[in-house]
Amino acid sequence: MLKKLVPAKKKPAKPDCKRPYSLGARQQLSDESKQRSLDAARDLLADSKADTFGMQEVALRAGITRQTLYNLYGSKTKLIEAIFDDLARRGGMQRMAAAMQQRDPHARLAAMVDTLLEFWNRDRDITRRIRAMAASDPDLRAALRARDERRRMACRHVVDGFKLPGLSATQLALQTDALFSLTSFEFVDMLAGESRSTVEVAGTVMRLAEVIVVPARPQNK
Amino acid sequence: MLKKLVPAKKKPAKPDCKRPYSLGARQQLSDESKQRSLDAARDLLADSKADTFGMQEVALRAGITRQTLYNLYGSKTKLIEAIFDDLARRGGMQRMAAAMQQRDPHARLAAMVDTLLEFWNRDRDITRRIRAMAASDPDLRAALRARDERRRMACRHVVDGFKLPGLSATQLALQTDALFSLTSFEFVDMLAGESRSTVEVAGTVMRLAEVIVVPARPQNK
DNA sequence: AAATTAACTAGACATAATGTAAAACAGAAT
DNA sequence: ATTCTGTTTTACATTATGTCTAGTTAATTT
Repeated sequence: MLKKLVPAKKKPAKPDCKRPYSLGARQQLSDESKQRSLDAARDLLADSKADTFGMQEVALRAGITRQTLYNLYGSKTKLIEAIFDDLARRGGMQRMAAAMQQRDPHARLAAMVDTLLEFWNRDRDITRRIRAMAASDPDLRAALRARDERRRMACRHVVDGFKLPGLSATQLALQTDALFSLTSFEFVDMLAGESRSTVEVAGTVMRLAEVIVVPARPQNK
Repeated sequence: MLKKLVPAKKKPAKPDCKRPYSLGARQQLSDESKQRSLDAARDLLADSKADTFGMQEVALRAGITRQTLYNLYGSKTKLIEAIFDDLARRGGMQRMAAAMQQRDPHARLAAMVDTLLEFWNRDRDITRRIRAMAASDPDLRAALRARDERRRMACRHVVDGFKLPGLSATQLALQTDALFSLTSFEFVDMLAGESRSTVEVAGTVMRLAEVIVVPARPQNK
């Protein structure tokens, strides 16, 4: 990782600018290259026998140069961020908004868990590799953390749906964090193991989540 | 990461061996260097403002050369493995054997959870960084996986303690994996968050673990 | 059709990391 | 004193990311 010693100017500020120039069809070509490199990068991440994820290799597969790749996405980190957001878009994460609007707390919880588990299960290997890379990349880690924080807000909203008057703030926070941990990629991925069925995983997560979220009541043993 | 093109010989097999040489005081010095570099590496990992963990830096802090470090531990991966095992030794993981010999299943579960949580809680930052590094280091990943497998055996043993006749093999495996996931560093670390008390964490994990391990009985809603 | 503009290419370069190799050096045992 | 061994010094190889620059190409404007 190399850091810029000086912020410098972002753009050379148009050296001459004599004549206006609105790129029309060229923008399309550029966008195509951008999409193609995104696909190539995803393919490379999904390729189990490709143990390294390098810009050179991505560029090669996309049919462009490494430098063009740097022009399109500013850095490796930003490219990975783009992949992740693309995955979220394809993985149906927009269902999350609808899930949060469920009135019944159990239904809301179930919808959230369902949405998340489907997302985690789809492109599981890629997600795992991306999160692995975040371990040694502070910027990427921050980007993933920001997205995870949205999930934490959702968990908070679910917990609120079950709230009873007597609960303290620290207990609410504990419930939220527990639900957050139970629905994390790491936990779900570990629970799924090599080849466990998604219904078994979902059932287990739901069962644990309800234990967390339903307030402890005095029970007769 | 550089791969050996040829396995070569591990040791030059004593080129001449004319005269026996039992290094007495020098062995001590060497061992001291080894211990000192281990401590230095642990310190470096614990140093929150040191964002990179390089052999150069470790050697510098230990007062030896980078090459000597390579002589002592063969590679960066092996050095990290040594740190991890040292942590386990200091973290009281030997209590695990006693925990497994508890007769009462609930006591056995409680002893395992207690042992693990104390271990995870101690040197939490270092453990997190080591596991993060394992993400981009196949050898280290394999080493940690082997140690985690021992934990899985323990989980299996706990699950067996609760076993009822009617349970299928797949259900046993699911219980084991769920307990394994609940007691993983990743889950516990996430649940602990920034500054949650260990008793809250332990209580939550125990509650979830018992839900998993106690066979589902027909319940009157 | 000619001039202009911006993206793309190709190649070199800087930096930093792991890991290897060989020769010189210094301490310890016989 | 000689020999053995671990340490040091120095150098080299490899592989990443990221930058820079000059040249090329193709679309757009006049």
